[in-house]
Amino acid sequence: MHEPASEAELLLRARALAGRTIAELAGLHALPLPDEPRRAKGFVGELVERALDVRPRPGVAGPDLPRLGVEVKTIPLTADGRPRESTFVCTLPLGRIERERWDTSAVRAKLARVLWVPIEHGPRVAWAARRVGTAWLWSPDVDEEATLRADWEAAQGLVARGGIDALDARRGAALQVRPKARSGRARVRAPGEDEVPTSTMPRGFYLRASFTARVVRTCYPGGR
DNA sequence: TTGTGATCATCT
DNA sequence: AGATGATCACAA
Repeated sequence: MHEPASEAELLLRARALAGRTIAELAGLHALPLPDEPRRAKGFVGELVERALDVRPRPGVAGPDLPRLGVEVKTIPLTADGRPRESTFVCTLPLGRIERERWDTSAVRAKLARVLWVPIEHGPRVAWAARRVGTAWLWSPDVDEEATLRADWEAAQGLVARGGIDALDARRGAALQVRPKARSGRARVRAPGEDEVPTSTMPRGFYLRASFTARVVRTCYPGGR
């Protein structure tokens, strides 16, 4: 196997996964199922990347497939096609966010092209029996891009002005900022008031479920 | 410790 | 119930 060399190849591989359960995929790749799924939150995402032969690239920022400019994301969907969770995009570069611009941001690079891989999610299906759905490729349309940009620039501006303490998950129509850390005690440096750096918790950019719900409605091959 | 993959658990 | 803030595991 080799990494997908084109969007067509990537999509073909992803769609070949449709209908398989988590347990089946794990078996195909000789991966033991976690005893406690609650403690293996990234397992499904990593399993799908493995199944697509999309390899992790340590130390490299940007999309999972840099050559194609495509990011792979699993998304848990209920039977009626609603996302169960928000979607993590990337960490806030708090140490250098003052110098960031939307056009060259990691958020924009990652969301420019996304392969969404739906994962069945409901109270009646056991974790290991969840099935992969039909994947699709997406790019933000003009309105979505404008919304993402406005949210990103608002967050960037606030942090750059030393307002990290005022930045919570209630801001942002589509893109929000939430804690992203090993524990509540984790700390990183961020711009503070009067040029004095402050210490705060690490944050990440997330896509609100209301936003991805719209993406699903307009793009999911299964309709809905 | 930071970045990758996310979901958990509590609050409103 | 949906949203917010907190947390889990792993690699380098």
